Amino acid sequence: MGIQEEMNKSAKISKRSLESQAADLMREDIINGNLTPGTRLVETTLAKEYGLSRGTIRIALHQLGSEGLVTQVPYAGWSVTELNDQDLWELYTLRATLEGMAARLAAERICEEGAERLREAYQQLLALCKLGDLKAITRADLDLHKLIIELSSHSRLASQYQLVENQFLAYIAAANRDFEPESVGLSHAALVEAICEGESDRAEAEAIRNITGFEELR
Amino acid sequence: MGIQEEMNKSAKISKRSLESQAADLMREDIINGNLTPGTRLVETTLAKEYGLSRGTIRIALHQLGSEGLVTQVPYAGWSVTELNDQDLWELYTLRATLEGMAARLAAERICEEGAERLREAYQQLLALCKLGDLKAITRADLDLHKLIIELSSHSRLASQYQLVENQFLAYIAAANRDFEPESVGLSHAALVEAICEGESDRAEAEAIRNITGFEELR
DNA sequence: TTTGATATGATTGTCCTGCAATCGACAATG
DNA sequence: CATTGTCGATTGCAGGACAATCATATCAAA
Repeated sequence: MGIQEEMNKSAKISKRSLESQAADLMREDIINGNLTPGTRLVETTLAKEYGLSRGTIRIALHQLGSEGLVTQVPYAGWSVTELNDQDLWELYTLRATLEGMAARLAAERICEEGAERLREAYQQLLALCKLGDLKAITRADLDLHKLIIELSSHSRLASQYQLVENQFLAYIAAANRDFEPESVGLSHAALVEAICEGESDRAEAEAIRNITGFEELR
Repeated sequence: MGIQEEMNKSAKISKRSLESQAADLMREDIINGNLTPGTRLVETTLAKEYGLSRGTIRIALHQLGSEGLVTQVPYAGWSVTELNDQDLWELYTLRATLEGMAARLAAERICEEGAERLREAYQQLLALCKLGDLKAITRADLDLHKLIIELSSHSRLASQYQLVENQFLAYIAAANRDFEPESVGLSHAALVEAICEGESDRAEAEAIRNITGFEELR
């Protein structure tokens, strides 16, 4: 029918509920730009599409709503959230602050293994920058940032960051407004070094500079 | 039966859905300590209590789940979230960062009216501190902090801060672990002044100091 | 005693049907 | 033209039904 076919041969038994799986699928569609901001989402239509009941879809939509990806107007319907300039500014600033905090924490509790992983991720990014594949660069950049978040060992910070990033990605995908095209690799050098050497103040400052540096809104 | 009695004679016609109203009621119960961490929440029982259908309650529970106030284990049930030391540390650090960001933004865009409101809230807090009513002091303290958030004009920051605060309040109420009992008033003086004078760096630093200052975890 | 298998009850997961409430658009009316 | 009423679409919400899963108790076997 719709979802439940993959029994996940790989040991990891899929215990996810259909509700959250449906939310996952829709989230992907929004982030990838298959569903662009403003698109209306009708519960009954989605239910038929995914082969699920309306109640299940409803829960999934509420979930996405709490993540800021879809918007609900009472009795009228759901739609993919549209962002205005204020929203963009909020996402930028919030992301900068969160990433700064993550960099500080990561620097405070950096260990040898963490530093190794961080340097490796950075080298990977640097290598891809030379090749010029924009999609790959973007992914490697995101990986590097997410690794910093992981190294901060702060689950709430991680999930909050993920939320901001998702809203951001949905906007990027829809606006076809590609990431920073140039010199993303070099600008991260100082950040990685600061974290690896445990200099928390510098790490925080560098993280913030890296994000707010390339676009001035408002 | 359960909720919908108040027709809100004061012009403001209640447009909230029963789903979110139910979430509001439960949230209040958790924050006030009527529902302590670990308490099990059964959908059918709640439905009967509030006079609502199970589906409605389900949506409300998922909402509270996304706010971190209740926890769900699949097929087993819901319960009021219990926080461990790591969680407490996460909440403290996240709150400090968010409040620092808010103080910075507030200082950057402070206006005469905002400064007036801020000074007034601070004077109110100071006055209550002399009287010694702990509950009133706590409320005034929360009001002051929330005013700073409001002055930052950052809706996402505001809602994120609210989430952290709610989890925090739920813990406080349950643990009966009262807020900072002493000198809360004086410690905020520098913060208020920095914001009113537009000194964003100092405002951010003071805000962080005020939060992390009174308890060292981990 | 310990382990493992089985039965059982509680609770959620998911589906269904049905209807009321509300919104948006458009026609009718003055 | 402005107002009002109607109508279709969609969500809001209720209630019932059953499967899936978990937690626990129970019993059998080693």
